[in-house]
Amino acid sequence: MDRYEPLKIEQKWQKIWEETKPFEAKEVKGQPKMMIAEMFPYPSGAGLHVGHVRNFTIVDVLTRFYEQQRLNVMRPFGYDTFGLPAENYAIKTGTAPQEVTKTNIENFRKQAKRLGYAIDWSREINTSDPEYYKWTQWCFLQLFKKGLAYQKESYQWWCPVDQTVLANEQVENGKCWRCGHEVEKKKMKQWFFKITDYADELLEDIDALDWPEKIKTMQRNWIGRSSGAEIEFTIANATEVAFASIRDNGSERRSAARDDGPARGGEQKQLHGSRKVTVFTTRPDTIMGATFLVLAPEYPGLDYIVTDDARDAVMAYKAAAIKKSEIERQENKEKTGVFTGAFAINPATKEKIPIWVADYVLAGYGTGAIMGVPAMDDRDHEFAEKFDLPIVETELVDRDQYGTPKVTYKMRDWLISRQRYWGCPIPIAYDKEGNPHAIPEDQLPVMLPEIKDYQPDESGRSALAKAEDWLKVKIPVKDPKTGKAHMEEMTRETDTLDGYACSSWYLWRYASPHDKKAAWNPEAIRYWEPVDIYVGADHAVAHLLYVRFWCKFFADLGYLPFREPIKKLIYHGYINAPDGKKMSKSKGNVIDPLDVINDGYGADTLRTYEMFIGPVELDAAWDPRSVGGVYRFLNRCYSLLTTLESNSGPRPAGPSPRAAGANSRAAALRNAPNSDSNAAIRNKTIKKVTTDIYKCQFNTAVAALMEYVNELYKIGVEKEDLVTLAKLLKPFAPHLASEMLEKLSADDEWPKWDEKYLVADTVEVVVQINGKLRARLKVDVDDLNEEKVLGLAKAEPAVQKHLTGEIKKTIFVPKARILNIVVK
RNA sequence: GCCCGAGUGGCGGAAUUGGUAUACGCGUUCGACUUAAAAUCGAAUGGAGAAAUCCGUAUGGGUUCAAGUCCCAUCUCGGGCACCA
Repeated sequence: MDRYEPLKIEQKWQKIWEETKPFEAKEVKGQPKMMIAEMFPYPSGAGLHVGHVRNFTIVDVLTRFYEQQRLNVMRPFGYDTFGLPAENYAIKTGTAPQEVTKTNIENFRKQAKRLGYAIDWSREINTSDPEYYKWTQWCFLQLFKKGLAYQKESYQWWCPVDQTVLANEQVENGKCWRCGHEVEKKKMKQWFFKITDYADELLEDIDALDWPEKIKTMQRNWIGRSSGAEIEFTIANATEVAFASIRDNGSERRSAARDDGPARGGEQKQLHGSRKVTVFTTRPDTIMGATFLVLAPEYPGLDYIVTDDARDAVMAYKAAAIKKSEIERQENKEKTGVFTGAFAINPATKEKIPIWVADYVLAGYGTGAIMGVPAMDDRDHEFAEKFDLPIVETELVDRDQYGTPKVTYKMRDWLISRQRYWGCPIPIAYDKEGNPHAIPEDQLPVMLPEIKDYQPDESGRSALAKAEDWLKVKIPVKDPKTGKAHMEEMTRETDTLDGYACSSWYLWRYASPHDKKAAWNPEAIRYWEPVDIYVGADHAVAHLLYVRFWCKFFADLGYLPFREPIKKLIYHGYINAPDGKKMSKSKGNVIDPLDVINDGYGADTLRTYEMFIGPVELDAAWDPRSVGGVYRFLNRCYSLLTTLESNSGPRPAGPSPRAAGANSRAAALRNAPNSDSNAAIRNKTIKKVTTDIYKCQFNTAVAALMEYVNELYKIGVEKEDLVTLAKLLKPFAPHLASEMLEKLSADDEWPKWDEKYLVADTVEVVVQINGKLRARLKVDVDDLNEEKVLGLAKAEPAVQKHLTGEIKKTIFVPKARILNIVVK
């Protein structure tokens, strides 16, 4: 009899869930499981935003949907806490990131609970918790032991503002993904994960994934496999001086430069110090048309190839190219370049062709050198035109005649060291010679020391470099001669791991989040994983590629019994401000989800609205008035409950009593419930909502529920209707639905529909003449055949009117309930 | 530049995959209740027309008994990649 008061109902049920912990998942042998997770959030100081709510609610709808079908569902939660915002805040205010993180997590947890999510809070994880990052370090060591974590000196993206290197995946349009500043190139020794070892498998396995095509395409493009050939060109007239320089200091310079080139599976060719230049091409058959070679400015052997006459010009060009920002390179695509003075022999034509240096050739791809075939390739053509190089028509030759087949990838190895404090310390120490040694597993975790000054030092190292006591560590080392171990003092690595490393294995930690003996428990993994449904709105290549890589790696080590970590991926759109623009603090157009709840709408309205806002995969603009529409809908659901309650007693006679909700009751009771029509709409709704949720079409599922309620207002409501409505509503509005089910003394098991109720006695058949709608006929199901329907149609005046000519033919489609009469 | 995806009322969006275009929601209008307002309930709502009817899914063509859906061309807007040889 009371009003719908969402805040009261929600508080009641949240308290019940807090106390009874109904969402804690336990392994039950034999019961089918379902693991559903969102991409865990970075808990910012601003708290939950409407995007989080969309993300978490999709997960929650699915969680409850499968739980109501009595699957064993696990819906864990965690926080991705390492990263720059907390550290920058620490630099500015001196507050320890540990403190800020703790506060932010508490706030996030509190807010998530106000949304009524069916989270298993016993599985909460946090990547900056030493109990967690201990195992991140363990993962690193496994990669290190297998040679898949290695150091290499090369030119890297460097953000001068954040003072750290960045992975390729973290550079967006030549700018830092975090602060938006233009990135620079800096030659540095850095740690990498050799993701390229898995390039082929990562590519091939994409096909079988139940992921959005968009993401699959992006990953394929990112990996960027192309097959071609490597062809060796002999240098024709390298000067005596150049060869002398190789003899003089060749060995030293070679070893320094070895780390410089593009690394491919550790078997990188020595590209210089010989009289050869190796190029990569996808069109080895066009070699007859190769009239010049072009080297990247950073080409490792460039020093040895360039002639003395050309040296100054080439070195100046190289210096300028390296200094050029990525933005400049992108903006100015006009070809530039210089002649090295050197020539090579085209192995097919035996012609002497010039070797040039130009920045349109990229050092990191292929061999960093190409053959210029201006007759076939647009870029080479433009270059040849500009520098007046010969353009000759090519006749094609056999692909393998002059080269060896070779497959190349755009994807580079994953740069994982960061010159920052607030990250997972890399468990490595260096001996006096500077060789890296693994920190023994029994010394893990390598704890982040507490420090006072978070500012990175000027040398480009993290603030950890200033923690002098922490830097020193004793590591057992085996003497190669005696075989005996002794403790040796070493210096710790001061770089920390890219945050993506921490999130590359967290999905497995969920299976046994408190395990002290292992990163994940094999039994728990076997039961719960891989993740059945993963929901997110970001990280199409980076994170989603890295988890796949680690999965394959740990599967190879025997730690995981599957090679793909995520079966189904739901990639949803963003929620924008009412003006259609991105929400941002500076624009002042941010909608705070907690405000929506506290304004009186409640969490159920917020959740249901965000599911109703549009198709999951699309961006949507927030519409405050539509929120009101959803609230009205939930209100109507609640009113039906009070209708039924008053209906079970003596039916009020005479004029409606003057009480809140009196009008709605009167309306719903206007017609006596009719079992047949109620069963029909009820079963139709069950079918529609069930199939829509399976297809992740939440917006139309909510629409179907609204239709159902509208219909119940017209035809009257039965108890069975309300029970069904509450069950179907529960994934979206769990508090209200729980309240309804409690009042109805019903459980929440997902209802099944019976097809027999979906078949009506009479159906409407549409009559078209030449494809134009002319009449609607009520036809008995038994008469649903062409002859009968045509007879009925001909009797219809509206049809007769248009049956002017001779009937050429008729088409009757019983399934679509259409009769089309074709008239001459 | 290349590769995808999408263009449907005043707005967000539906449409069993070739079969009744505009479900559901918002907005708007009218009515009921009310001293009044809000809330609630009911009705109407693509355009033109008094009506019959005609026109309507970005534009132009095509296939088909039948096209929002398929094909060709054009335009517009999103997204991804961007000198990857």
